[in-house]
Amino acid sequence: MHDVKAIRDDEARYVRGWSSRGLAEAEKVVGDIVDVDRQLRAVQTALQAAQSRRNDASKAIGQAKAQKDEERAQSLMAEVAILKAQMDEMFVAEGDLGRALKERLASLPNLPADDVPDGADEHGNVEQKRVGDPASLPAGRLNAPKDHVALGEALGMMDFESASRMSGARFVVLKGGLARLKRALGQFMLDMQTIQHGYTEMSVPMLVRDEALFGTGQLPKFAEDLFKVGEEHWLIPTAEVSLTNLVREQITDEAALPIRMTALTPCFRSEAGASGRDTRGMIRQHQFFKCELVSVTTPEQSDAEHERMTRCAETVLETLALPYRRMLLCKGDMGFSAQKTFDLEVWLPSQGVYREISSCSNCGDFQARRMDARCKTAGEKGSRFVHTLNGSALALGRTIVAILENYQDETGRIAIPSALQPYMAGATHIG
RNA sequence: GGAGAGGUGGCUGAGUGGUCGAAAGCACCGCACUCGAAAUGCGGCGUACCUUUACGGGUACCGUGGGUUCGAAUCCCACCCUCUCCGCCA
Repeated sequence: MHDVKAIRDDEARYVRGWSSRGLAEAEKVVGDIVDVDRQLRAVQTALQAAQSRRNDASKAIGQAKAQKDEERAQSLMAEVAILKAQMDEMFVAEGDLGRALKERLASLPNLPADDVPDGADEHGNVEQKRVGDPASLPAGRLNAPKDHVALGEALGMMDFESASRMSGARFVVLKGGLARLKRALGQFMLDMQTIQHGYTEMSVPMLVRDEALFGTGQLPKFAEDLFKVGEEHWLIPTAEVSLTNLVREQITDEAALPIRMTALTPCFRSEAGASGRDTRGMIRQHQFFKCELVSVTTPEQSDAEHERMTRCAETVLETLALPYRRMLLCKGDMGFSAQKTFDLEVWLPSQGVYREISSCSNCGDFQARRMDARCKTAGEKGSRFVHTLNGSALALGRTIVAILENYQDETGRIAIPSALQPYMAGATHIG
């Protein structure tokens, strides 16, 4: 959500920002917003003047009645009756214009930060660094490393058929060692973020209402990506929704910032726009677990926090010795609410490519405005919007994929990364 | 799911149609008193928006959204939330 005053003050900045994100006719969109805003304020001013007169008259009526001056009361009431007709019109106009303005503002994405590179799609993303050497892992010695589906099914621990019989496509059943691996990864990731990185573990609702999803930016534009449950609830597509909304409609003491929270939750996505993509395997599922990080900061802190959060996610990959690279997303490839995003991509030897496994975004005050989340210094006057950040550390399904593929040997046996062995009752291998 | 009670400013809490944005107390800030502090006294102390060069002026907000009325914290309707009891349930 955008501050209409800021748009009014610097139209060019918004035209630039939105067109760089691929919005057609940004100039027209901005001009339209400014125009609606101007009309709205004109109506407001006129309406408020009329209300002021009505309030004065109503007081005078009260006094006249108290003094038994019925004649004067009647003449005042006649005056107000005329005024009311005008006010009704203005009131309707104010409501219409206000809604029109909000609708426009709510459907426009965040502006990219200044240091975000230009680009229309993922080809414009900029690689920032590569960490880890794929050749150093067991799969690095193989000529034709298998993909995770082949590995998992050969182990008898990954069953897409059973899942599809009960739930359809994009679900999986894990069994035995792989089911345990999923659980181990969740524990491992939560422990790392809470014990080493100072995040507070949270257990949060997985069903939320419209307002929460509006706050983080999934609604109103992306309803088709979500699952709706019953009349008024949605399944969360990420714990970002539940964690970030913890500060909605709150004024947080700045001394308490930054707030760092983590939660391990299932995530539910309809993948409506992805039909045909990643249909094989566990890469793109309707349901997957994710260890999510959310930070709430002051405006001054968010840039440094973004780097810190990304490092907290990278540390998970480094501790599992999984090779990855960090990408700075270009303007055209960022999500709706982000002003700057780093993606972490993990090496998948079967495909010989890096695939997204984490996304860490600084949303600035974009989400805070949508959910009215403020902060203030105790004792000082005035509040301002907090900044919110979120990152995956990590998505469990894709981590399983990466471990299977990178830690396979020629027999299809999977070595367990040493950091994970304590969480696997000391086992060194699966299979 | 059924029955009942209730949602007022940072907190407690008065207020059932006419200077109510809202008494009072607590908390907080300033001043006075004091060497200093406590106590006491005096004053201040919500948010958002519109408007104004500025000083200021105005509008809205008493859970949310509608309605009645010249006028609503107060009356009516719907919804949300909290609490108590009953039923059901992991």
